[in-house]
Amino acid sequence: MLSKKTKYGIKALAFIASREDKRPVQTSEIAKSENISLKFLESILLSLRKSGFLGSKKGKGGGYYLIQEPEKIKMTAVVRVLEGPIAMVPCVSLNYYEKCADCPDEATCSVHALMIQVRDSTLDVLGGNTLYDLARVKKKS
Amino acid sequence: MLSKKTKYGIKALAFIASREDKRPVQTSEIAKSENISLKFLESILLSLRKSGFLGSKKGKGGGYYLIQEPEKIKMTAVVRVLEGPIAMVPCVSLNYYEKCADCPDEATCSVHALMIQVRDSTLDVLGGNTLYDLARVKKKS
DNA sequence: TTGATAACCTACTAGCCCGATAGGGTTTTA
DNA sequence: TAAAACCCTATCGGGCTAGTAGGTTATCAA
Repeated sequence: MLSKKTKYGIKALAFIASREDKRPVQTSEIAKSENISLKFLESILLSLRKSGFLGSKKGKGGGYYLIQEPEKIKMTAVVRVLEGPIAMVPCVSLNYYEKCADCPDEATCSVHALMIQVRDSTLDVLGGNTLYDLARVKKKS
Repeated sequence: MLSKKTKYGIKALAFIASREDKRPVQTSEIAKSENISLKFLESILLSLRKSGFLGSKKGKGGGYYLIQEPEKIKMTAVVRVLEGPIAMVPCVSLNYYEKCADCPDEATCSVHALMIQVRDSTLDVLGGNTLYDLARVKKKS
C-alpha cells in the first residue's frame, strides 16, 4: 500500500512540473489545490529538496522548483526516496536488500521467486514513466 | 510491503502443494520446516481454510490439504485473501475500490494513472503464476 | 529599517495495525 | 480413553503513519 507521503509527494511534483513558467511554487498553493495538509506537505517537499529533486527559495516570491527536467526524473527514483523499497519483500530488493530471518535458501523459496517477478514488472512500469508523463495527465484538466 | 501473514501463507501453500502424496499435512510440520511461529501459522491456515483454499481433517493423522489442483490456484486469489487489495492505492483497486478523499477527478490524477499501470503489471505476474509453479521452485531443493 | 512572506526545523502525539503469545476448547482417530 | 490436532478468543508491545504545534531563519518590498 502506498503511503500518503508518497502519494502527496508525487502529486506535488506533478503539480510543479505541469506549470508553464519556471517560477517557484509555494507550498500553500500546492496544498490548497491538491487538498493536502499544509504542514504535512511542508515536510514532504523538504525531503524532496534534500534528496535533490527540488530547489527552494525563501522569502516573498519564494517556493519550490524542479532542479532537473521533468523528462529526466524517473518515477523509480521518486518512489525510492519517498516510499523506500519498491520490492514487496526485502530479500528481493535491489536497493534495500535484507536477508530473511527464516528462509535458509533463496533459490528454492517460492515467495522469493514470485516476488522477483513482481518487482521486475513494477520496475519496468516505474522506470518507464517520468515526471513529464505524469504532468501530461494532469494538464488534461 | 508484503505482510508476514501473506508470506507465511504462500510458503505454507507451496509446502503442501509440493508434497507427493495427498495426505493431510500437519501445521507443526510446516511450522518447523518453514521456521514459522506455530500459533501464528495456525491462524493463517485457518483463514485459508475458511476462504476455500484448504480442507482440514482433525484428530490423529489429520492436517490440512488442498481442495483444488495446484494448477488451478492463481496467486492473485491467494494474495487477495491474505493481503487484501493488490493495488497500491484504493482508487485503482478492482476488488477493494474506494474513492480518494482528496482528488476530485481521477481522470486527471497523476498518481491514479501511474498506479493503474503498476496494478495491471502486477496482476499479470500474479495471475500468470499458480501454486503449481511455486511448488516446482520449492521442489528443486 | 521594517514588516511581510515563505521556507525551514524540532518536537510531540493519537491512533492504528502487525506479529506474536497465551491459554484453553473441541473434535477425531488409534 | 487418551493423544493428536484443529479451532477459537483475547491480549499486548512496538513501530509506524499522518499528522499538529510552534517557533526560527532567510528574502524581498516598501
